Amino acid sequence: MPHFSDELYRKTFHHTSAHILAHAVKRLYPSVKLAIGPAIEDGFYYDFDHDDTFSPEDLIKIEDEMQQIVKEKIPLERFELSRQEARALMDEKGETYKIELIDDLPDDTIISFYRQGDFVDLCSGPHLASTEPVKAFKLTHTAGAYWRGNEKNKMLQRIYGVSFPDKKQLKIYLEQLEEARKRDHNKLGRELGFFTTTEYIGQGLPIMLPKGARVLQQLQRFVEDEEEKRGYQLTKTPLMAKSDLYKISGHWYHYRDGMFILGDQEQADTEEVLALRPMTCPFQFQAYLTRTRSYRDLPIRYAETSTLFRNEASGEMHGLIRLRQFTISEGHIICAPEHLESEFKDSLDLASFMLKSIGLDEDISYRFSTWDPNNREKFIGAAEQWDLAQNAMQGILKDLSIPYKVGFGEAAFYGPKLDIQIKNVFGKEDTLITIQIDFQLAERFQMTYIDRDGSKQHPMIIHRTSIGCYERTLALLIEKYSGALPLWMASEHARLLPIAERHFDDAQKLADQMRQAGLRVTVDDRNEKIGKKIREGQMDKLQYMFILGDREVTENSLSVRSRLDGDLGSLSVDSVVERLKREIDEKRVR
RNA sequence: GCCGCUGUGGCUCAGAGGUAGAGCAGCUCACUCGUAAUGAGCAGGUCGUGAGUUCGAUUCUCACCAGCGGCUCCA
Repeated sequence: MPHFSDELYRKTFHHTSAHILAHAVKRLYPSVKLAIGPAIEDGFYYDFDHDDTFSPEDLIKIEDEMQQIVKEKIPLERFELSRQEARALMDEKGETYKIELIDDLPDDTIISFYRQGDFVDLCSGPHLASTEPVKAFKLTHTAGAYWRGNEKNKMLQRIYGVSFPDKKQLKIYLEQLEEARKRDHNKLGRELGFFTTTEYIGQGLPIMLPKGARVLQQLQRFVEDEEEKRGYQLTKTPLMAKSDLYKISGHWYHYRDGMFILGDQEQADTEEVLALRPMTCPFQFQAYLTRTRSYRDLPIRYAETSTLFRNEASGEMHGLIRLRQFTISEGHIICAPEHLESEFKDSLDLASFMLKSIGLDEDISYRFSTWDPNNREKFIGAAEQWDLAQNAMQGILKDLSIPYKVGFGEAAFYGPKLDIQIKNVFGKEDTLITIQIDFQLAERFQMTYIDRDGSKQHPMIIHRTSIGCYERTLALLIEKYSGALPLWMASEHARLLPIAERHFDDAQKLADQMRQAGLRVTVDDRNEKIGKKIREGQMDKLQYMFILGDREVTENSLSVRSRLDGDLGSLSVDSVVERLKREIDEKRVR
């Protein structure tokens, strides 16, 4: 008997669960048309074309029907049909979406179906032998989904579910989901006062509150200092530019939907208008173009903590993950072909160093995003240039033995990308870092350098980020550490908790002293019991709390409570300062 | 943008076709306290915004705004 921990078995299990879902829906709502219903990471979904909407009550009814189908222990039988027979069968059942799928199958495909009782579905399989093992499941939520993921097509109704061989595993899963909800940066980050949003400012435009802003400042300082050490030059470029600039770069034609164009939209094509920048590249290219460059000048590494604006669709914004305004650790390396490999590797090394320093180096994966030669609208440049860029990148990845999956057609419009992907607390994947090779834009901007032989050459460009987008990185940090960020980046290193009013002055003096030593220390001088101050400090996710009462004042000491190490007892003020400073300087993450 | 759900004082949430409650937070007072919530009192909301239905709506309808889950896209 295969085990649920086996990926293929699990997938099969989930896939059969999807069929059980569809079977139940067809029993309850015979007029519903079936679209697709695959297994996904933790479960399955099925897309239906249904005239009414599935309400939460409907989901309960469907679950009950699914229970019944499992109880009936219906066997699943595979059978194959010719294309014509398959079409006829689906036509008879009115399954128009299935017919479309059949018509799109390549000629040599074996067209298979699975029958479970009175339910038949086009499916390549494999499936469980019977509905019986699907003992525990839950329909978790519904969502709209376009047929074939294309917004021009009809929107279908998707039902998501999870399933397990027994109730205990389902219970554990649901509990884990509950735990994940508590870490959700969008909830926790607001609760803890990292950021907020207001309807008067708008979607995707967060206000970083003092706590969040301080963290971002620490990260930014760290990034900028490290980049300076690694030979980057800083630029500070405008947040907007004339449309002319974007016409040269190609953004005007390939990224326009994502741009905020100022002024009269109607006249934007004929009049000169300004647009907020969605990327920094063309701006830093202008910096390069200020003088004639020699091969001796290369590589030039420009870095900038760069605020960008992208007009995301209104339904797309999410917490600090997807924003309309965000700040990225941007950079462009303008180099000669012989530098490409080492500069790319250095960029990757810098990104890896950053992720390690903030503790996000685990749970990452690599994606090599290529162009799609059949979608020329989306990309600029000649096929040979793409091949050149992609081969270069692929060679480097192979050289570094970096395992990657391919994101076909997901390149930037000007070049292939290496994306470092990370999963959030709910297992959803997002891009944290991207490093891109660009053989196109230098030519468009007529960027050149004088080579050894006196000839003019176009440089190559690496677009890269070192720590990604600050807001998104913060979101992942909040989730990773449940809001208790590593000391070096925390907005509040420690809080002094005086026991009674007579200790307030001493606490303030001590806090001043510690601030002079470079620690971010506050004092809780409310007239509250020490138990309450500790409780609130704990809920604020403080790494350190210092308790100050008669004993400590006499001894010039502090009672230290560490979030990670517990009660450390009474320590001298000097040794406490020493301890925290060391932890900060070492940028300890845990 | 599209589909679905949601929107009550700073936060978490009750509530009902006849113009609203609780806990926490806040403020005041008392207590001056030793490792996860001291007690009492006070104050705070035109129930997201606008329009419609109705004798009357915060409760019903519609639109808009915002939040959540997805689709598509992406840092």
